Amino acid sequence: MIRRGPHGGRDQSAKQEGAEDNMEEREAIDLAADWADISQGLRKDLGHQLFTQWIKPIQLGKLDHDTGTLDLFLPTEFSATWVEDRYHDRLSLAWKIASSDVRHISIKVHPGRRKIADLDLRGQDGFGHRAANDASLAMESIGDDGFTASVGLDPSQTFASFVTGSTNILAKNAAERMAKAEKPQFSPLYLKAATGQGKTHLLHAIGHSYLQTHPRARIFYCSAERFMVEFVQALKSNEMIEFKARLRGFDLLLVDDIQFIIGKASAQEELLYTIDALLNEGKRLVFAADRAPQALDGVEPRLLSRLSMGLVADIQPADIELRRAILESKLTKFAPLEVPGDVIDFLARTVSRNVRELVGGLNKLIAYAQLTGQEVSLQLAEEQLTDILSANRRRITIDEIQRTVCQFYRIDRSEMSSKRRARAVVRPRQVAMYLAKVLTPRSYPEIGRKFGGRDHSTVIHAVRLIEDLRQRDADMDGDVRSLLRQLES
DNA sequence: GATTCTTATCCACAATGAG
DNA sequence: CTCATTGTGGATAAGAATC
Repeated sequence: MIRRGPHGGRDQSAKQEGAEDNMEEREAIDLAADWADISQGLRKDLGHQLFTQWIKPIQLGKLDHDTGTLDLFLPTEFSATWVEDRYHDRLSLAWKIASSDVRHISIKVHPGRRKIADLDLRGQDGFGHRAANDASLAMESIGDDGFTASVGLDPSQTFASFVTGSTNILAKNAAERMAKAEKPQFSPLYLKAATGQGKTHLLHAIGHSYLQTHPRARIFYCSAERFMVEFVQALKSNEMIEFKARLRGFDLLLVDDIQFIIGKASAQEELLYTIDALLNEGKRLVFAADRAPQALDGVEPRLLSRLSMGLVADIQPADIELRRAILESKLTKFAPLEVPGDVIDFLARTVSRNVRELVGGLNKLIAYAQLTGQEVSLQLAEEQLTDILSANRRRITIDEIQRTVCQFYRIDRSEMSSKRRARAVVRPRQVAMYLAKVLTPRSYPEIGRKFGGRDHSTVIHAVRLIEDLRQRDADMDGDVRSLLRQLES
C-alpha cells in the first residue's frame, strides 16, 4: 500500500545529493505510481462518470519538499474550482496515506493553459475554499501574534456574507454573540448541521469577527481531522508537552467536524483536558459537527457532557426562501450578469440538499454560459445540471406516495392493497401506481408488490391508463399535477 | 334483480438487457 | 448463460350500467 522510494529523508539529502536529476526522475515515477493507486481507488468510489470528468484530467505537479505541498493541475479554472470544492479533502487524505512526504495538496489550473479572466469565480463567492478547512496554517502560525491571514480563516466567510433565513438565524445569532460579547454567556457553542449548510462558514465568521474586536487574540481553527494529524505527529516526535501548552494558549478555539474524532481515545482525552483548561479561564470554544453530541457514539461520556454543556445550536437545512436568498446574494457578485428569475427559482427549488451544491450549480451555469456565449436560461440549466439535479431529487418512497394519494382522495390507506375494484378506490390506486412509476426508480414488479402483491402487468396497465386519462381528462390531469406538486416539495 | 358491458386483474410467455 | 425487467395478448371475474 504505502509506496516508499529509496530516498526517505529527502529534505536533507536532496540538496546535497550529487545526482539530483536522477532523484527528481525517481520521485516523479514514485508520485505517478502513487497517483495511479489513488486514482484507482477514486474510480471505484466515485463511479465512472464523475471520475472521467474530474479526476482523470488531473495532472501531477511537483512536490515541494520544504512545505510538503503537492501541486495538482486541472485544465480549466472551473474544473479546478470544482475539484477543489468537492474532492480536496478526499485527495488530501488519500495522498497523506499513500506518501508521507505529501503533507498538503494544492489544486491549481494548469499553468500551460490560459486562465480565462471572466471565469475567475473564486475568491468572491466562497466557492472553492475548502482548502481553508484544512487550516494547515493554523499550527504554523502559533508563534506569531495571531495575524489574521495566517490563521487559516477564509476571508470571504464572514457574518456579512452569511445569508440568514428562518432555518439558520438561531445559529447565526448564537455565533455572533460568541464572537462579540465581552464575556461568553455560554461555552462551548456547539453547531450542528448537515454537510453544506454553513457551519464551517459560521466558524470562520466567528474567527473574523472576534479578531476585529480583539486584534491580538490568538485563534485556533482546524478540523478535528487536522487536530488528529497534529496530535499524532506531536505524539510521535515527543512534543506532547509543547503541543498541550500551545493548545491552551488560545483565546478562541474553533474545531470543525468533530465527528471525525470518534474512536480515537487518546486524542479525545487530550481534547477533553484542553476544553476543561480553556473553559476554566473563560475562553471561548466553538465546535461544529454533522450530528448532535449525543449521537457521537464512540466518544466518551465526559467529553460528550463538555460538548453539550454550553449551547447546542442546530442549523436546519436551508428552506426554499433561504436558498433563493443565497442565490440572489451570490448573484450581486456578478453584477452586470443577467440571470433570469425562473432560473434562480428553478435552482432554489430543485437543489435542496447542500448550499455548496446550490452555489456550485449557479457557478457552473454562469461559467458554461460564458464559455459558449449562450444566455443563461432555464433550458440551459436543465441541460447542464443533470448530475446535480439527479443527486438532489429527493428520494420519494412508494409509501409516501400511497399516503399522499389516500389523503388526497380521502380513502383508507388499506385500499392501496385491498382486492376491491370499486371505481372510487381503483382510480386512486392506479394514480398511486402511476406516480410510483414516474417518481421512483422502482420496477413494475416491485410496485405491484407494494400494492397488495399485484401482478406487474396490472401496474403497466394502470400507468398507461392514467397517462391516457391525463391527456383526455382535465380533472384527472389537475389531480395528478397537484399530487406531483405535493410530493415534490 | 337480472342483464350486458367495461375493465382490473392475473397468467403465460416473448423480448430485452444487465451482470 | 442466468436472472430480472418490460411488454403483449388472452382469460376471467368484479364492478358499472342498463333494463
